[in-house]
Order: sequence, then structure tokens, then C-alpha cells
Amino acid sequence: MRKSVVIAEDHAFTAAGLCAALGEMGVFDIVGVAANGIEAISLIKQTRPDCAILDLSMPGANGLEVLIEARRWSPATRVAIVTGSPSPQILGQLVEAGVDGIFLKNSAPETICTGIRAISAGEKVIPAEVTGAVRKAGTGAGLTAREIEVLHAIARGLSNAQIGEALGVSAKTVDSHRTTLMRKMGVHSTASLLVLALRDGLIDI
Amino acid sequence: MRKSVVIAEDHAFTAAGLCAALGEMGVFDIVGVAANGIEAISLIKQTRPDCAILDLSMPGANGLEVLIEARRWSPATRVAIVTGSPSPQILGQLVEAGVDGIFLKNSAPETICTGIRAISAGEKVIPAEVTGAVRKAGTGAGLTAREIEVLHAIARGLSNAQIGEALGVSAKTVDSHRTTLMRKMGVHSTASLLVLALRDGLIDI
DNA sequence: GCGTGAATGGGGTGATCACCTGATATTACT
DNA sequence: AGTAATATCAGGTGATCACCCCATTCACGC
Repeated sequence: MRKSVVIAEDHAFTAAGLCAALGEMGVFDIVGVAANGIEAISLIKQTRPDCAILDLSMPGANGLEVLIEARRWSPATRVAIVTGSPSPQILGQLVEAGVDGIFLKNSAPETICTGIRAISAGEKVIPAEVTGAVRKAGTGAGLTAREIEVLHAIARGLSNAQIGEALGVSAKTVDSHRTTLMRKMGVHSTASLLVLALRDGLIDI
Repeated sequence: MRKSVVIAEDHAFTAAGLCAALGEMGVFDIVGVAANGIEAISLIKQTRPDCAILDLSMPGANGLEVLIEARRWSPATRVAIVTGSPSPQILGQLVEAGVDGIFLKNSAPETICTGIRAISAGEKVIPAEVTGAVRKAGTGAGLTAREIEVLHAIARGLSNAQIGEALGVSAKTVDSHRTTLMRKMGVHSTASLLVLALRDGLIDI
């Protein structure tokens, strides 16, 4: 039985290489390729694939944000994150959000291909060095997943209206999350919020 | 007449996608693919290709180092750098070192393919946003001492009025500096301003 | 069942920001 | 002497933010 899979990757050549490699295995149907996070979210909502392979760094919404959204709209979809070299904090947030697999871009193609197959079969594939890094990072300072999404969007310089559009909610809801973030972090300006979040490794650049 | 080309890229999928795309054009002979900077240098020394396509971030030696070495051992080789999202400082060094082309990984495949062909024909292909970033970085970020003071105050979470009090000027003056900062950095929100300033090392936490 | 918190949003208000068009004084270079 | 850049500030406008109130829904734990 072939598994449906969507790919989100903003580097066209990487997406092409990934498609070709997965296609050659003969066990996957690639039902869609997204070039940014927003596309990825709507693609997953529409197609409800068996498996999603997400680049961590993408314009629009990053892999973590797409992961969280995917869990909301298509809980059965197994999610793999592909990354260059992320920070331990980000890895921690990924694991906390329940990612099914983490792969490094510079690892061997076979490693990734067999890993994707294992994930779509229900396994979790998370490298040892990643789980080690996660333990140190601890919990996200009491912030909810949604709040962290908003935090990331703020760091990209988006307005409440733009964030609302990206997350599919109203600007008023974003405003609420923003107020909650301010209260939880004990600050009263966007600037302080960002500096504190960066210092605590909740976001990075 | 077909051009010989070597590729250096540590992400196997991207290398595969790039090879496939260039091969399809029918004007390039891919004479070698390196997975890291050291391999890339020795490959260029041996093959003296018409063109080299280098990833900027690689283990062993990065694209800039490979570029400089390539110029020593094979001056006729045209060198293109492919990158995700580098710092303006690095871009400045690349241009200074005489790179022939700079491409962003998330741009359209055709853009890169036609760009490579143009480079191998003797042209220089450097995107406008890159030259813009270089200009800003080259002039010491182009910020005045007073503007940097204001930048630091913003990063401390102060309002215009508080900054004015701290610097002994009116809030309106701070507002002017702030507007100038926004224009010089090419952003339209405090959040983007801070993230960019942190990334460029203008401020830290 | 009931409280708690998360997520959603509407209404409203005052502060602040982003940006504009000006002006003036000083410094510095040609 | 001319002019370019910097630094200072005013007035004004529309957008946005920060924060207050409130209501609803849904999930989770006790």
C-alpha cells in the first residue's frame, strides 16, 4: 500500500531531489509540494496525507509552526522535519510538539529515505544527539504552542493582521495572545518581548 | 561547446536536484560533485573546470574559502555561490573576492540555471537585493553613532519618550532617528529592526 | 459535574508608532 | 563660500499596539 506524502521545501532543487529519491523507492505517492509554510499548511489541510516532510526554515511559516498546524487539522499525518543545523531550543520545541522524525540535510540520502519509511510505518526517528539536547532545553517557560507561533510571527516583523491571516484567525485573537505573552514574560513592549525571547532561546535568527 | 562544471554541496538532495536540472539543459558536463569544502578545492585543482557552483555553508571549508582557493589554482574558473540567507558581511566578502554570481536557494530553478549559463559565458550575476545589502554593510552599516545609541535603547525596550529622556533630547528627535533607522535598514517595524540589527551584530543581548 | 486553562474573538480606549513635511544649527569637506 | 551630512525639533495623520472589559467553546483533571 503506497503512502501519500506532501513535501514543504523552499529550495526548489532540494525539493526536486527529495521528490526524485522518494519516487524511486516506489512506496510513496507525492501528492503535493509546497514552497513555503503557508502553502504547506493549506496543502496538509486539504490532502490529509499519511506523511509530511517539512523543511525547518521556510518563508511564511517555519517547520515548527507547520507541524503544530498540521496536528490541529490532520492529526493522523506523520510529520518529519528536515533541517540544516538548528538550535537545541528549536529541537526541544519540535519534540515537545510531537514531531515524528528529525533529519539533518547533510546526512546520507539513504538515511533519510529509510527514515521516512520508518516514520510512515509508525516509528519515531529522532537522533540521539537531538534527544540529548532536548533534555537540557526544558519546557518553553510556560508558553503555549499557539503563543510561541505568535512569537515567531512577531519576530518576522508581521503585524497582528498579517499574523492572523497566516494562522487563519482574527487579528483580535492574535492581539489576545500578544497580551498574554507580554503578561507571562513580564514586559510591556514588542522590543522587550523579542529581546527576552531571544535571550531565553525561545526564538532565534 | 559544452562547459565543464563542478558542484560542491553537502546536502545530497540539493546536489542531486542541481545535477539533474543542469544536465537537462544539455550545455554542461558535470565533471565532479564534492560534499564538502576540502573535496571541492582538490576537485577544482584537478579538473580546472569552466565553472564551479559552490554552496556557501559546507563542512571543511565554506564557499568563500573555496572561492579564494579556486582563484589561486584555477583563475579561469567562473565561480557561482549558492546560499540560503547569508549575512551582508559575508556577501560583501564574496563580492570583494570577485565572485561571479550569487544565487539564493529559494529562487526559481530557471533563475539559477539561466544564471549559471550567463556566468559561464562571462557575465556577472549578482541580485539587486544582494548589492543593496553589501552597500549597507560596506559603509559600516551606514548608521551614525546617534542612531546606534537609539537602536540600543530600543533593544532595551524603552519608548521614544524614555529614550529621549535618557539621551537628553526630545521624543520627536528620537522618532526622527527611528524613522531614519527604519529607512536605512529597509524595514517597517520595530520587530524587524531588532532582528536585523541582531543578525548583523549591530547590537547583542 | 465543575473548575481551570487554552483558544477564539468582539468592543473600546488611550498611548505609541511610522512616516510625512517642514525648519534650524553645527560640523566638515571642497 | 558652498554644500553635504548630521542632529535637533515641531506639527500632523493614520495605523498599530497595549490593555481593559467580556463571552464562547473545548479539552483536561479532580
